[in-house]
Amino acid sequence: MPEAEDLPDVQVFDEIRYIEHLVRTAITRKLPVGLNYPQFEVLNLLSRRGDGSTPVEIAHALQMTKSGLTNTLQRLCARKLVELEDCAADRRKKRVWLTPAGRQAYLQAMSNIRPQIEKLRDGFTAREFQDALPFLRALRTWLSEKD
Amino acid sequence: MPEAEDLPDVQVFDEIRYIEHLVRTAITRKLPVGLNYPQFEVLNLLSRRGDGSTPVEIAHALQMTKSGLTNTLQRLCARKLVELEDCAADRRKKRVWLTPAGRQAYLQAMSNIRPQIEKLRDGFTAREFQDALPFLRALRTWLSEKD
DNA sequence: CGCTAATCGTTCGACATCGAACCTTGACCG
DNA sequence: CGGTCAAGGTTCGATGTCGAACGATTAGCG
Repeated sequence: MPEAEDLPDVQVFDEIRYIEHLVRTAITRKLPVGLNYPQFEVLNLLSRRGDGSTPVEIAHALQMTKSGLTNTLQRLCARKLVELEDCAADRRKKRVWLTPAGRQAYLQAMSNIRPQIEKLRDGFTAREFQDALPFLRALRTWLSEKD
Repeated sequence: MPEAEDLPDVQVFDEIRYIEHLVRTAITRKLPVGLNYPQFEVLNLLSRRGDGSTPVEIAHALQMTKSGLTNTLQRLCARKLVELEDCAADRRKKRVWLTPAGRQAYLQAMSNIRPQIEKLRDGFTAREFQDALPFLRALRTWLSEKD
């Protein structure tokens, strides 16, 4: 009888858990002092998707809870890397903006991380990643529907 | 110019992060009261790989730090789900054993989770998981070597 | 209009997680 | 031997993470 470890689906999820952990710790190690992984994730999102998002939007995009994001935003705010603005149109909402220092910190972090990404692209082709995408997307979609 | 989000490698890592999170929360929700996700992970490992392992072995297998595992083992111990035994051969080490209650709790958790796994196996074939494995394994190996 | 429900963000308490420092014990080697 | 170093576990402090409850605001609808 096959051990559970031998089942392909279990192995896939084990690999995914492992990869997620490796990436998180690799990025964490490269971050400039005073910037944490979740803080970097927020800066990353704001830089790329454009700032002015609301906390719930950010939390959803990063799979964080509202309360978790409140915590991270408070720390980013304390370091003057982001600013929160009360939304005039809907006074329940706030909008999050990067400060110049926030953009600077993000660029600094990215320039620390970029060499690793370059090395990764030497080890694997864009095609390999593309070929892996459809299954991963299908799996993610299925799992989030069965939520 | 392509947004960073469009790069296939970035998308793959995003999907992986997302899937890991979905699986963790899905399992967490099915766990019997009083059993946490990390506790379940430890019971799962002990049940499948056999007990008698040492804490460092377990921590390494689950990508936990020694101190994190100490915490989890203390809680499992307090609930009498595992027992720690001082290793006679090497008195620095301890060995972790499942108690009957621990095996019982694990079986209970698994029977809560099994229906989800069955549904997953209706949605995807074993072949699809097998086909995804080589790339994921290569990626995990590459990342852990560049550690 | 006015009631009810939903949304947004915060607070709080419990627990997870990490890294660094520490103690004990064993291994290595001169 | 004996000294030094490595390995196994624990503790501690800081932070992350979650869920539940809350106050404020808005939307929906009779």
